Amino acid sequence: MDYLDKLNPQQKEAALHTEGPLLILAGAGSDKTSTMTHRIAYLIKEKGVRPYEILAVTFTNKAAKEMRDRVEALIGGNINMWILTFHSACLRVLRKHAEILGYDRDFVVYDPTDQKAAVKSIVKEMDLNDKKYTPAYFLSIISDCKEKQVDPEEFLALNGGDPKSVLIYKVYSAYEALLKKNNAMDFDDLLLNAVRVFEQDEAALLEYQERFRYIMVDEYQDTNQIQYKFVRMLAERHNNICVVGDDDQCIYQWRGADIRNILEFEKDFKNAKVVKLEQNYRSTANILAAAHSVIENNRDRKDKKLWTSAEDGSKIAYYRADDERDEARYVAQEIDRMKSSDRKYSDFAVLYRTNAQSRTFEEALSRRDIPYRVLGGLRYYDRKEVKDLISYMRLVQNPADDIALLRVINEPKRGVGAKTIEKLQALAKVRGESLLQVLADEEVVDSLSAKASAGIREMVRVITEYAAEKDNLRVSDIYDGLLVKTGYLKMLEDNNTLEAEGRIENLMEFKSVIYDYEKDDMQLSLAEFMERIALLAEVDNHDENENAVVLMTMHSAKGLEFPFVFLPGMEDGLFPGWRAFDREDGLEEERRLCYVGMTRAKERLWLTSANMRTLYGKTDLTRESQFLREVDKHLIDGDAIYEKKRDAREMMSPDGFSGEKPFNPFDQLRYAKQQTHANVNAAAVAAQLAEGMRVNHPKFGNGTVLNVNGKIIQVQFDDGSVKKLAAGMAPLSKLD
DNA sequence: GACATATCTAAAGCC
DNA sequence: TAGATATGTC
Repeated sequence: MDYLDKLNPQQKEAALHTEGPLLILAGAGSDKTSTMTHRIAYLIKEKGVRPYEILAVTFTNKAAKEMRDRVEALIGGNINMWILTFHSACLRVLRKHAEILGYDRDFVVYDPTDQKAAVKSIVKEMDLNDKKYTPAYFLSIISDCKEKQVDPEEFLALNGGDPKSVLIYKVYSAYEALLKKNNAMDFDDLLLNAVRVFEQDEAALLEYQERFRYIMVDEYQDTNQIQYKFVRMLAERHNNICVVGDDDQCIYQWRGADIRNILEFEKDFKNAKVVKLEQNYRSTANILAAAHSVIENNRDRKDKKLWTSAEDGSKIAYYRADDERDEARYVAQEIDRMKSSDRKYSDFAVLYRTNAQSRTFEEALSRRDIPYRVLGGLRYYDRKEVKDLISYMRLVQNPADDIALLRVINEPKRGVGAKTIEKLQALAKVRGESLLQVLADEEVVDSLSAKASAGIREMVRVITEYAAEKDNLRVSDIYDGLLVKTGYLKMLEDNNTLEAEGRIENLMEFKSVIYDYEKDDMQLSLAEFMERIALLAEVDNHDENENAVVLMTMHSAKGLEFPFVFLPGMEDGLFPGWRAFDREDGLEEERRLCYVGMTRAKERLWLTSANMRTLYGKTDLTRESQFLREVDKHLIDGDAIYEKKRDAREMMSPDGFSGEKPFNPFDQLRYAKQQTHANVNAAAVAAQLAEGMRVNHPKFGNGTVLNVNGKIIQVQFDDGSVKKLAAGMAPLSKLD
């Protein structure tokens, strides 16, 4: 048992407590992964538990892989154990049991792009061209419902029969029908349907309940309702459930994470033991203290305080820049200054609040020839050409996939436009067939234009040919064949632009990805390959060995650590963002994000802000972030700069707005949000305007307010037009 | 049906 | 400001 000696007493206590519910409150940098992996090793080595009987779920592939690697290192050799993400665990269940839900065994997984395309086609068919209702709008509601296990009918019942909910109901149920028809599930479905299987098939549930004698859940603070239910159902029989998390690092509530899951674990699971891991092995004492001085402003926290035996270290650096370019310049300069022979560029990270901030840093870094890497933004697999080829492969695997077909039917150009597609869809609907089936009908193809019919015929031939042979061919062969025979490669080659060249390169890179997979698994089937890439994510792409400064959002940095960390944009309105005030405890979530950002740093931490910032084409004076003001002043180095810039700041009113209370309703909303730090109803802003008032709109010109009804302001403009404008959004200003 | 031009809108993103 | 999408023109 000497491998356990590396653990501190609390970690050891957690690792040795195997029976019954266990909550491990693992503060930032407390080396929870060691604790978990040792616990697994202990179960296997000392308690005689078979790896097969243990389930460990994580949120990211990366976390799952790391855990597996470390367990295998402790045990020695490969282990047959479910260390999986929530989604892949559910996928495994569904591959075996999806039939009872009426799904085909080889259903496909739709990613957000496919979801959008699906909703778009529904919206189009329903003839909804109200701009208010975008596919994204419906999808966020649908996703919300699925996380709470609310089906379309329940949604309707819950929301009454107002026209809006009826509309959402219609789209939601059409979306569900479409997925089912295409034999597809979206990410939310994976969880939802796994739970459904458990609910509807007692034998299936029992099979997994019996099997998984021990269950572990990582990042428990980020679980949502349906994930909670999944875990809870599985744990019911043996009740040996161990969850690890940190309520201070819950930063995904906006995406459905339910912080109550961790706060109320002890209520949910009777006789739960709680172990707190409070020793931090990552950061210097100063960094830890600074992070703590911020997070302690949150209410509703589990009581814990991190400590470290590390030295104080340097103070936190603070720089108030003139503008965002000066800010980026400073960061690049500091990286140059700190970079020495024993430091790699990959020791530095710039963690910002929004992806839009990355550009100025990219510019500043390349000016100094500092290598960098931007994470986030477009996923590799989201690039158009890669997605197109994936769509072809999906069609080969699942000919019923209309969404995939629609994506590539005119890529390369086959002379098939919107009108033709409409016709085909209508026909498919009448016949109850998939689009590909319709296109296989000679009569239908003949009725198309000469160009279209030739192109379509060839496309259908290629796809069906590969579909028939898919089990005899290697994935890379299928890929190569599709690339050439669909004419896709030729299209790019003929294009002869730099852009097309880049796309061809990406497609070659994708091929080497396929080769890599085949190297690991000689028997890799198309279905397996599609499955693996469907569940990949961008952070999984982060390569710690690449010698480059890392640029990413604070969100994606969770779970990572760097010797040197920069947190730019410490300004009210940017961080915390204005939207933080839309939600009840939005500000607290932002503060947790700040805490996550600060605790990524091992040795040194820089905070910066800009006195003036251009966002969305508008330049504004800024005010330092309230989080900055919350940091213990004596932990901050940089007073000189702080003092120097103070004059400029004091030219403004203390709330960040120069002059009087603003008249522009949008600024009033921001102003009010600042004043109260509470959720301010846009109606309150509208109330500032009254009937008869003269107003100006930058686009529509001057006009007179006709009436104010809740959040809607009706204005008659001087050109005679009458427009309804939403308070808080309309750039109206009052005229004297 | 393809391409050019106008218009709109704006966080975070795990799987 | 910039990108994505809607609309208009040939």
